[in-house]
Amino acid sequence: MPAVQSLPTKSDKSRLSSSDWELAALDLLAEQGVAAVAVEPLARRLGVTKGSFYWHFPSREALLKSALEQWEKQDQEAVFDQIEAIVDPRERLHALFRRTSREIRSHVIYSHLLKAMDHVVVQPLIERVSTRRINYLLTGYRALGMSRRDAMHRAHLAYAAYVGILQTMLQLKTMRMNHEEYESYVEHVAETLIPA
Amino acid sequence: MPAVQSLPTKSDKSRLSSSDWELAALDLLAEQGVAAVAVEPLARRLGVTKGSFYWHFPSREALLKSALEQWEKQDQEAVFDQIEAIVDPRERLHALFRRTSREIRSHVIYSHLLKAMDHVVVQPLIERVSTRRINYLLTGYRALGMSRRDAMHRAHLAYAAYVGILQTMLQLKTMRMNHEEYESYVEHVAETLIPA
DNA sequence: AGTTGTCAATACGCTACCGTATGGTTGTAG
DNA sequence: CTACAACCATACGGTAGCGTATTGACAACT
Repeated sequence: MPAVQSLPTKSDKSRLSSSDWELAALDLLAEQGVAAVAVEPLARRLGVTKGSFYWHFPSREALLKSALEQWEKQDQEAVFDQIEAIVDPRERLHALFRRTSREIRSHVIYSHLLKAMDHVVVQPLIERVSTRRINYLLTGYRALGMSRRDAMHRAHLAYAAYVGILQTMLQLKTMRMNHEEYESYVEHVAETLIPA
Repeated sequence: MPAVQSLPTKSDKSRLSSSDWELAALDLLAEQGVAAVAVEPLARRLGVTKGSFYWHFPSREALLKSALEQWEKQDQEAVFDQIEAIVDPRERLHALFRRTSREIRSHVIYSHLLKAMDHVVVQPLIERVSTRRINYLLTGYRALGMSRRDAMHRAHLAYAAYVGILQTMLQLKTMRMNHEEYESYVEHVAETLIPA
């Protein structure tokens, strides 16, 4: 009978690198959350045994850390680097809202990370990312002429809204929208959170 | 030597009811999240063994379900029933925001539930609660004269902000505020999300 | 005092995971 | 073509939890 090997997600080039493990980890993370990133399931998915894993990484946590650092880099480039060019502050904020609303995979992962904020590896990461994003928003609002205090509050609010939209949108049937509804919703959010 | 029994949270009346288990479950849930609501840890905390548990409940899931139904009831009364009396719609929304910002334990639990939305027992509950709350907001915004479309969007936004504030506020050092900062933040949120 | 119902302890088997130890395979450089 | 390093399999021991089966303790009736 033919080989029963059919599941492996990645191309079966018969030898794996630590990067392969990281990518697979991010896949699993996006699909099922932090807790699902476990050594043995991952090995099964890659068509090997954990004997392989522990050659590349000293522990599960080490993998998680590496994988998340990967994600952090990619995510950085994905949104922020692309709108730095825009000079008009209102336009830049608006572009930020819009672009953010389109990123899919990266935000699915972020959503899962938010749900695992108590985890030792996840917590400092989220702390870093949040700080960056809030500061980015803060700068934007200050550039619009808001007071330090108001800009800070608004940045926190916008960030909270972002987090909340992620959590609800991705999982609540109640909030499922079709494409055009969603577009107009994003517009509404932008108009509400960016002062006239 | 004296007895080593020192940990039990609840009063040691030497026999437990299923209600005791539910309360203890909610305590643990509030402290450490859904995953931590496990039979054996719970038994340890109550100073008994799981032999007791399986007399009261057929399974862990059954306990979770009962406990959450408890919570749902209490939560219902805690906020919504208290502001139904207010007639002016703007005042009512404002009161909703303010009251919500003061509830502690119930929201800590809700926050943990949001993080476990994929769980079979949690999901339908969150679905119910979310629907109720969004509809409540929707009604409020409609009463303020907003169009159906705008009111819907604003309700979703307000709810998302609520969810996001929970998640971030409770866990991010970045967002820790002292009391007066927090108060003024809540005011900012209300002013931003309740139209003039 | 004996019976019954309620609650609890003990002991067990099962699953899923982490991490280690050890030896086997394979690619590739000399 | 051989030697070494890189990679992987197998087998093992350990932890933590779920759920079951059986027996024990005790209180309330009768």
